[in-house]
Amino acid sequence: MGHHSCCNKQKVKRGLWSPEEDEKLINYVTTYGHGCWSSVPRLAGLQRCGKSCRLRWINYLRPDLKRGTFSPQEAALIVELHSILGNRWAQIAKHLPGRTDNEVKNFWNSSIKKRLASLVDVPALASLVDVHNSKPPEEAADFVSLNVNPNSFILSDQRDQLYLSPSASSLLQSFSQDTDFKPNPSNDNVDFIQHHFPFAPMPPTLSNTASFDPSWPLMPFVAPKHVLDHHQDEKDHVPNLSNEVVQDDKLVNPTGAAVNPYEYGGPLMATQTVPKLCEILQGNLCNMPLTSVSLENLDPLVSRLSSCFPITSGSSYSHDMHVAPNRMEFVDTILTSMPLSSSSSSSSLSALSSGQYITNPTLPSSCWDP
DNA sequence: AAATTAGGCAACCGCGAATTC
DNA sequence: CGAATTCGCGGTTGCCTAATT
Repeated sequence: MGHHSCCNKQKVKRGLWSPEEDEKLINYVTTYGHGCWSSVPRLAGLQRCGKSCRLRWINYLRPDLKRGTFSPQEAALIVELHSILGNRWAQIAKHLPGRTDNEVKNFWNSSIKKRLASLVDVPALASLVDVHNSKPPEEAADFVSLNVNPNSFILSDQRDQLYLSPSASSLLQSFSQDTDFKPNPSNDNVDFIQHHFPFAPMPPTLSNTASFDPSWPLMPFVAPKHVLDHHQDEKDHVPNLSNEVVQDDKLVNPTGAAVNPYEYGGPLMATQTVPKLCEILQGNLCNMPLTSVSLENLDPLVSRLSSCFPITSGSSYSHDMHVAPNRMEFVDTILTSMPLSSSSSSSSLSALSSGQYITNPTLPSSCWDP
């Protein structure tokens, strides 16, 4: 294995950097800029290869690095971005001011991945099914990449809103409860919510563009049978639900019978809405269990949302009132509202074009048993 | 107290893309 | 246009330290 061309000519030091070396590099780059990295070590008086200098500067010596523990909000954001972008750490890091790709990658591999693993119901994962498209598991598996957060659920026709996936919300909860994560005194939960999410929580969306995730227990609205009866066509998987919905804690198939979404291979005729980030944070603010199976625990939030946006027959909600056109823009909205944020991501929108279809039932199937 | 294991993280490696010659 | 060089990225390694045995 050859070394980089700039490293071949002379003996170069490797391994950890000494404070003296750091000082030389800092002095040189802050004075002259790095220019061509391959010439930096010679000009800065360092026995390193240019590549090593570049890495040291980018990952450690740059003055605009934040360093320190990741906040729960950053962690949740990383999970959400990872669900969209996969292992494109550099792209993810661009959305986290002061964080490097290496830092984000290390954080993911050492911390987030384990937390997610503990949150994921492995048997349910094994039966991944793209319920929205009624793909058989083996076909649905085409949409699943190990490099992608398996808890994400993005539907091609439902990218007009950003929702925090169940895993991300669980993770946010997990980090929030972790005493190692000390909230920024100027940025505690209440301030954070009020500052970044001044708009009211959204009600569940009752149109055919609603997010659809059978693993999400928060808003289990199921179409009444007479609505389902109008959608016998198997291709019409997500009926254009009228606002005549009933609350229930079960999914039903076209015959009206309760189904286990982890086993059901046919077209699901009910939708559930996934709360958006602001809703989840609102829930967090209220100390609500975010992914609890028990509907009793969730009722207060449901009624809270319902009181804000009464779900009445004939009413509908405009997406335009509250949300950015798609997930990445919403992420950017969050970021640009964050203090010290200077991110921009016009190019990130293209990441959505690949369309990742993934579902991850994170709940034990027992909660769906009739 | 010593040895072993695990976790976190800085740094390295190799490859592909972009740029320069 | 093609070769050489440089840059940037993701995957991986290996060191250091803390926790555990």
